[in-house]
Amino acid sequence: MARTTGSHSDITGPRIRAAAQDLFARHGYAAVSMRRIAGAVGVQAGALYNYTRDKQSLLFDLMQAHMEDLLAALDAEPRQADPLERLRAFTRFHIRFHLERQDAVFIAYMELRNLDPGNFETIEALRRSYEDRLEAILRDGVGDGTFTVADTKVATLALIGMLNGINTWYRAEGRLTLEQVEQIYWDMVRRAVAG
Amino acid sequence: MARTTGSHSDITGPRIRAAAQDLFARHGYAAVSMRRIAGAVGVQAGALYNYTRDKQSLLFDLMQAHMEDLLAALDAEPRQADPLERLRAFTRFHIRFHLERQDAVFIAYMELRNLDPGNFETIEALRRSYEDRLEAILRDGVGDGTFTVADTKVATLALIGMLNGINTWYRAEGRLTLEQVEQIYWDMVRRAVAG
DNA sequence: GTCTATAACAGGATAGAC
DNA sequence: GTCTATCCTGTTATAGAC
Repeated sequence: MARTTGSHSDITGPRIRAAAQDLFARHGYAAVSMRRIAGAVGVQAGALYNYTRDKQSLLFDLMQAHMEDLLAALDAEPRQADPLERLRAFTRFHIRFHLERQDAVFIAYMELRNLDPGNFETIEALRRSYEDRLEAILRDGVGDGTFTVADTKVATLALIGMLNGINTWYRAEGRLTLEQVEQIYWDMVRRAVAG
Repeated sequence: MARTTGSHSDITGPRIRAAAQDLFARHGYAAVSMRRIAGAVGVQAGALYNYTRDKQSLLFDLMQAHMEDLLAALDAEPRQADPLERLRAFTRFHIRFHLERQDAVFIAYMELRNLDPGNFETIEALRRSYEDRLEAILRDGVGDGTFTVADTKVATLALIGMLNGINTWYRAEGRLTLEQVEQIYWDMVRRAVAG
């Protein structure tokens, strides 16, 4: 739909971010031009610069917002004491959150190398912060004998790698329901670190 | 070192592929120009077209060669009968092969979306073929009671995801030796599918 | 806030000389 | 087989009109 001149500051900004997220996820940051993003929104390329300083900021803002959403949502989960229950809750949370935001997750991983160095450091710090949440669960569980793992840092990365893989193959219309996937992965996570 | 006019067909081809692999892995296919690849090799951009039809073929040939190497190397491994030993051998093979080829592995995963549709199908078929090798091990082990997994296809993808994650963090000069990493991951793989 | 127009430059690929 | 030169297209970002 063609757009004519007018004022839409309150909706154009979000639409630009949504279009950029969709296009970056599908084709990659470097392969998507500002003109193409503008076209998807229905404005001319020059108008984008009312909302973002440049293309790099557009990418960084998407990634930062995603990582901050992730940490905020995790911290908003109910607290529990038992390490096994905390691990179960983390597993379930991770799967759901990531499957609900496939585009943002994909970008946050694939486009790290297209971030300017300072921006890269910011995103990496947020990622480490998320990993630390899981490692704390494992460490507590090792302390009370719930878990047996040789190295909590490596186990953390192994579990996150396993869970992240779901995003590469799961489709809502596929053979398995979300609940079935959660159950299968929880079984494997639990056994992988079992005491 | 500057190059002058001359004939070097037997070494320039491999050098182009090596430079492209390095640059694609570091910056991404879309972000690397033919001029930059040529610069890394020490020739002018036009000379590249004596060795590759176009940029897309350069990417595809790298990915296809990597996947075919992977399958050939796996099939060259000693055969064993016991499912647990076969899974152990697969785990060890996967870790070693992938850590020895970090650039090729990274490209084979990250640049799938930059392949033309026909090329994409070819690479995907090779990838599925590799996954099928692991699934066959799990299925045999479920059959004789060695393993207990609810869904061999999902378990295959979960294990490969877990193992692939190593490439994102392992560094030869880091805290752990390759042998230690292999041991830790084998422990987790074994327990995750234990009967 | 969006438009049109444009500056300034980089991209893939090819032609023809050597 | 490699070079230089070039075609043609596309890129980010900005300027000024409305």
